[in-house]
Amino acid sequence: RQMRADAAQQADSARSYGMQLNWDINDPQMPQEPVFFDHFREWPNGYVRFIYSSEEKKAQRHLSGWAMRNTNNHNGHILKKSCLGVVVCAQACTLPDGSRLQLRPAICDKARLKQQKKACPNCHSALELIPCRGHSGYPVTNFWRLDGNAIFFQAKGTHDHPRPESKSETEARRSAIKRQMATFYQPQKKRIREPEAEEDQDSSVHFNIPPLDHPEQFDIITDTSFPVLERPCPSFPVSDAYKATCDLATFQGDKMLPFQKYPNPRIYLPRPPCSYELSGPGCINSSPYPTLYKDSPGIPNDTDWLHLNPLQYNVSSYSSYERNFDFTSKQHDWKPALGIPGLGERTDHGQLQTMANFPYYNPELPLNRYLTTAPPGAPALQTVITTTTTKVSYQAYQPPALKYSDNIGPKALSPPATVTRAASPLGPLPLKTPGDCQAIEPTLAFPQESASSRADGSETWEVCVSGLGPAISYSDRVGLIFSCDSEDF
DNA sequence: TACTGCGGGCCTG
DNA sequence: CAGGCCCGCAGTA
Repeated sequence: RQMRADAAQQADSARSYGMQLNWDINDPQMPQEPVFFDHFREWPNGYVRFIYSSEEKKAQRHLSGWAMRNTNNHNGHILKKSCLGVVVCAQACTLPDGSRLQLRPAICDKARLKQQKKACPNCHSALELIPCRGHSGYPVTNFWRLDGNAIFFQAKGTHDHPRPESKSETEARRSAIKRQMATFYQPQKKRIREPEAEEDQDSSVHFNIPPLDHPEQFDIITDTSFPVLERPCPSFPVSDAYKATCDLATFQGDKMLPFQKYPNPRIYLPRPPCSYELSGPGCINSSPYPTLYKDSPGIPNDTDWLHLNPLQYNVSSYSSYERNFDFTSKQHDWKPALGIPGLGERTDHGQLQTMANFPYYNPELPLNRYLTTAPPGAPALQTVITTTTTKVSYQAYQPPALKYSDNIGPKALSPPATVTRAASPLGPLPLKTPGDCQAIEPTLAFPQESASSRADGSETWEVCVSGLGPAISYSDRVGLIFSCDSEDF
């Protein structure tokens, strides 16, 4: 499957019209009258260039799955945006399905600070913002330039962090929640009386599956849809238990997992099924109203926290050992990096460089973050960004962590039923990251491909969880990563 | 309330 | 001077 995905990516990249032409966002003259346009890429990664039609709505809005914030480049003709990274649980707790919390950093500084003061909806520990340092230690930057009938897009840098929840997913989730809130009571009563009758309706409501009214949507679907296929639970039948949970959770605010949240209906149509992952066998939340919110008044209203509701299980018990495989989800984003090189990209920025840098970036992030032990509510962004310039040798720090591969064992063995469930069905595979299918794939592949992958420069990170002693270590295999992001390249 | 784009301004290399 | 970043403002949803 990976092979296929990889091939698909390459093919996709090859089809990138923008990469076939020689241009730079700063060129005085852009290619005139482009004849072809690229389909919109929600998760561009690497040093890529695309040319979208000026009619492309998403391009017009300069949208991106990554949390990009406007950056002033003092050039009114070129819009520059820099990546904010991703917000994760400081304890790197594992969600019931084995995935990690990967929230979308709020774009607004103020909102982001507020966001970071909140606790992990899953384990209540602090949240942490992993800054993006994919561009020579600085955040990946995206440039947009409208020229004639084309919108030129250029990305610089390879994200060295997991994908955050996409904007579309966030919006879909929020809107779904609102809807649920509005209809919760009524539906509940009916459901009790006629559960079956409500099924379809519920599904549509929860997943907010809209009709594909726009062809272009397929592009995205393709991108993110992979995850569905890769996921352990796609095929898992929606159980009544789930629905019930879902409803309840929804009522609370949101029940989607951070990763599985359901995507924008339009965009991720295929994914909805994944939302069930958590609620699957393992997620049978015995208690829809988890203790998560007990001491968090007001949280229910915050859609950002709703993700975990479905999870409603008590994570605390096994959170400790789970730390071992923390960041596994990160891998999902790596693939893009790999795919980048060789895509016909101009060598100006050096794709090879990207590859070479990988080891450096990945490891570094975690280290700085944890070593600095930034306080939960600390201005992570600023702090981190400031630190980004400081090159830390992660190699030097060797916490008592296990290699990722080693961790797999423990994980599969000890985890609570929920966790086990997630991992067991498909065997070693299981850890999927919601954002994208590729996410977990790597994990699986890891053990198997460790030999080869390592050889190709994969790195092993050793991260020390702040204040926890335990370290998180995982080796990120650049090579593995490709399962799902065809869109990126 | 948050997202988004704009642009002034500061700092650093 | 370029690049990165902060900040406030304004329009929008």
